Amino acid sequence: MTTLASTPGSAALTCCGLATTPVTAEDAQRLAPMFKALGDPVRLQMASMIASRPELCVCEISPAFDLSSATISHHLKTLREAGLVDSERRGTFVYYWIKPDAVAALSALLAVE
Amino acid sequence: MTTLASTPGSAALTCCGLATTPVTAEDAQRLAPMFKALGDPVRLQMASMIASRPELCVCEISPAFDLSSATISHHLKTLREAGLVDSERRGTFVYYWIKPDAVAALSALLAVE
DNA sequence: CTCCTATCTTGACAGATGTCGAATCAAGGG
DNA sequence: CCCTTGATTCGACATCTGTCAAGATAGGAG
Repeated sequence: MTTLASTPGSAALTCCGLATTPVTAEDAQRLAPMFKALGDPVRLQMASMIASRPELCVCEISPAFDLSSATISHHLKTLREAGLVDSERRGTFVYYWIKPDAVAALSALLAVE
Repeated sequence: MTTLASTPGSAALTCCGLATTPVTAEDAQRLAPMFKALGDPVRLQMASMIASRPELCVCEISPAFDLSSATISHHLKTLREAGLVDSERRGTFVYYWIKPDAVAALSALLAVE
């Protein structure tokens, strides 16, 4: 698992190591939005919460933050649009899970060999 | 090298793995600004350029971007204030280098075990 | 000292972002 | 059906961000 480029639609996420070969402008353009999504304390914590479980209901995420449900939804949408998480509605509740490929791509970029 | 917390002033940067134990609000508050700094394509490419060499002169960074020197300076300042790079003036030129501890802290957070 | 070059700082501005309240949509339970 | 609860979307607003032109600094070279 965590083999890169295994999920359709998020293939070819990987790149060089940041410290080995400099990233191209195109790679930077493609990868920066993911870092940006993690660049807010609330979203970073959300992403971490989601990543630490197979999946997580919004109803379990919300109470961890002193924010309106609108804001919670907004941040989750940002994470989703960055390609870091995905979600599905099951009955009354909506569940989010991490996309390991995306996290692995960022991890690989930062990896210090 | 790249041993964590070896540089004074940037100690205790590390945290849990994002996927193992969820980060605390405090850790998120502390680490998010670094991700944010990498969340702009220009800065991500700059950071990568700087990281791929022992150090890099601003005069070598500028020509890689179609931006005013004011904007270049601004982005470098952002990276510096995020704790990702450091700089020093030597004569006419200013040199930037990566702070491996900071990158390692982010890498550790994203590491998928 | 004076000029030139490299870099940074300031001021300004359009556009993006984080936040909320209110309205809306989705799914069940009476 | 209507009502309740979970979640998203919409509209609005203050703040932050990326960018540039112009001015300020810092070191050499002459």
